[in-house]
Formats: sequence, structure tokens, C-alpha cells
Amino acid sequence: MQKSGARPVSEPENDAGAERSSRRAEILTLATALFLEKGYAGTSMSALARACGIQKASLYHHFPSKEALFVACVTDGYDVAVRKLQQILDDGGLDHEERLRRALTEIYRITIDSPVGRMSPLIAEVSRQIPEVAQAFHDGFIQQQHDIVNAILDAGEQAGAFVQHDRLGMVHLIFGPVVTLSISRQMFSELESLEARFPVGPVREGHCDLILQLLRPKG
Amino acid sequence: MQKSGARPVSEPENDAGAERSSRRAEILTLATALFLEKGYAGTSMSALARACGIQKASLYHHFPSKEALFVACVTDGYDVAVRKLQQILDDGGLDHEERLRRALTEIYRITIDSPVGRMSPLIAEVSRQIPEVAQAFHDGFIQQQHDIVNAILDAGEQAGAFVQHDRLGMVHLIFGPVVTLSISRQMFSELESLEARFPVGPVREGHCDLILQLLRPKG
DNA sequence: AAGAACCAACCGTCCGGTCGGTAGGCTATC
DNA sequence: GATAGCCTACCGACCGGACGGTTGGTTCTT
Repeated sequence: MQKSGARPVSEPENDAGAERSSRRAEILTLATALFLEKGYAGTSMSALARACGIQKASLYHHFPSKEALFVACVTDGYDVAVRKLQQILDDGGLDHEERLRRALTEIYRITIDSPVGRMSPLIAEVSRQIPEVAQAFHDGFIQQQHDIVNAILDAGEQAGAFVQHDRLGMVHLIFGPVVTLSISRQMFSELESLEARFPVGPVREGHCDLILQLLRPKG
Repeated sequence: MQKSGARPVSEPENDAGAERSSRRAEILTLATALFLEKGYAGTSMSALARACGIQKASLYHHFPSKEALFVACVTDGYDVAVRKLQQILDDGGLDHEERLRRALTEIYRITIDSPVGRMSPLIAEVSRQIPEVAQAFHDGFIQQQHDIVNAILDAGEQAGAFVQHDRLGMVHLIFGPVVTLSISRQMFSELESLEARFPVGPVREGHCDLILQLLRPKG
């Protein structure tokens, strides 16, 4: 009575419609986790297949190559990630300082908690052999976030709520500490002094206060 | 009359004394370059041997394993890298603002131009399988730099030249943009907009001005 | 003579990827 | 309503090649 002898595992409840391409999504989720944990070259298709509970050959039914699978992992995640940031930009009910504060908090969340945000070292590893992935990551994720922050700063400056500053330096001052914190926390995850030297909350609050101190008019 | 049929290449001028362990250093230099270019898993011992012009087995005469070789690449570089930074801290002839300015310039140089400074994504890739390398990199390189900057800030605060700030936030505000810039420039090295969006000089100057603006007393 | 430095050839293992084939569902024709 | 054809999803077995590492032996220097 089981409908599928070909699919050997689990998932007791699902109609055929929902099942349609859920396997692809399942592969991408597990692949992203494995890539983040072991790196690109350190993640083999066999290991991924094992993690998915299917045969390696079946992976090649869903994706033409390991490269394509990795690209899909990257491009699949980032549109969802920046959506909430966009909402903060569009929220007219916030004053400029509060909007920036919330945006920064969201940037920390995206960069440190979401899979796509934690992918920077992975992209760096792969970018030489798959240049398109760096391009996609930049255009679809980095540039998007920068544009939104620039828009928030523009609006604040025009309203006289923010002091004008060297924009390039300011953008790097906003994103730099977040990205570096995320990478440090991955890199030093085994260190016992991790939470003392790279804690998310305190760094974010200190960072946010200093940025706003620069942007607030007068002294 | 040629002294070495065993060493097949180049290096016409060198006396035996200088040759003594230059091969080890040569291997480390080439290995570092290869690791930076291709990643850890992407760099094979055979390829490294080819680059050195020797046989793979000869590599194992100098290093017991690929892991040990990589650890040597990391630990070999960073004591030289931070030495100049230490000199800036010790230079009594500088006022506090100028000292910080020079220190920041040196941090940019180390992080972006020196091999060990560009290794962050590499360490992140490897840290899971060789935890000791993350520990060594942190203790010997990151912590060293943080300590020096903290000392510069301490001295400036005590002399009344710098305003006191949340120290954790300030340190991340100083190092974050540098590290992120270095990684972005590696990651997006193929992008045509690289120099427009991630230029070293302008970012460093803007960054430095904003930091000093926070630290200067009064308004 | 001794030891450092090097070598060609080889080992077992795992890699990314391909092969021919099968089970089950959908559709169309009779 | 049987049956033929097709399609998606999956499978076990296999491929050539590259991997990290080892062996046994040769040269060069001192």
C-alpha cells in the first residue's frame, strides 16, 4: 500500500502534490549545513547523499553537478534574508534613529544566524574556481544590504536627523564589525574565550551606540 | 661538477651554509601562496611538490603531514607581522592621535597585504578539522593586535587625549572594517566594481577619520 | 662512514560523475 | 477498464583519476 518503494525513508504524511519538489529543498538545506560545517572541498557528494538518506546518483538527478548544487545553496537563501531589512526601510512609522537601530539589529541577525549570512568564508574559498558564485553573492546579498543602509542614511541626512559623513567609510564602519564578528565566531567556535571576546549582544550594542554617536547632530 | 643532481632546479648562487634550511622556508612560502589561492583542501601535496620543483616524498622529509605543514605556514608568519605594530606602540615620540593613525595604517597593511593577514577565510575553512590552528592564529595574531590597540587606547585615555568609550565596541569598530575589507577584496577579486566598492586607501582614510572623531575630546 | 636530502614507484582510499535499469504514477488510446 | 507509453524519482555498480602518505633506495655533503 505504500506508494513508493523507491523512496526508502520516513515522511509518513504527505500528499503527492506537496512531495513534488520537497526533495530538492531538503537536499539544499542539508547541503548548506554540510558546506558550512566542512567547507566546499571538504563536503563530498557521497557524504551529502548519506546525510539525505539517498544514493549519490540520485543527487545528480536533481542537480547537474556539485558546483551547480553549491550555487543553488547560495542563491536560494538570500532573497528571503533581506526581505525583513527592506520592511524596516519601508516602515514610515519609525524615526530615523530607531530605524537605523532596528536595521543594524536585523543585519546582525542575518549575518550571524542565517545560513546565507554565515557563508562568507565559504564564498571566499570557492570564488576562485566558481567566479559566478561571488558575483551572485555580491549582487544578491551584499549590494542589497548596502543599498538599504544607504537609503536609510540618505533619508536621515535629508531630514537633518543625521550628520553627513564620508559615506564609503560609514558603510564599512556599519558592516565591517558585523561580518568580522560572524567570521570570528565561526573561526574560533572551539575557543573557550569565545563568548568573552566575541559576544553578539554586547558587541552589537556598543557598535550601535558608537555609530549613532557619530550620526547624531551637535554634541 | 654540479653539486646537486638531487635538486633539479634553479638557484645558481648559494653556498652550502645558506642552503641549509632554505628549502623549508621556500616550501612554506610557496605553500602559503598556494593555500591562499586554492584553499586547504584544494591544495594537494603533489601540486605543492610540483610548484617547488621537487618530489612529493621530499615534502614529507621536511614536514610529517599536510596538517603540520599548514600549521607551520600560519605560525611562521605572524610574529614578523605584528613586530612593526609593536614598534609603533613603543614609539614615545608620537602624540596619541598620530600613534593611533599609524597603527591603523599598519593594521590595514598587515591584514590586506601580508599572507598571514589574508589567511582568515583559510583558518575558518580548516578550524573544524585542525582546532589547534584556530587557537594559534587567535593567540599569536589576533589577540596580539588587539592587545596593542588596547594599550594605545589606554594610554590616550589616561593622558586625556581620547574620550572613553565602550571598549569592546571600539575594538570591533577598529578591526571589523579592516578584516571585512580584506576578505571582500579576496572574495570579489574578479568583480569589475572591486576598486569602486572596496578600495583600500579611501576606506582606510574614511575609517580612520571616523574613529578619531569618536575619540577626540569635545566637539 | 654517516646522515641529510632527495627520488621513482607504489599503496589503499575516496573523489566527482556516469551507467543501465527499475518502481510507480499519470495519461491516452482502444 | 485494460494496456501501452512515458515521465519522474530513484537505485547499485562502476569509472578514471587524484588524494595523502609510504617504501626502499640513491645521491650529495661533511
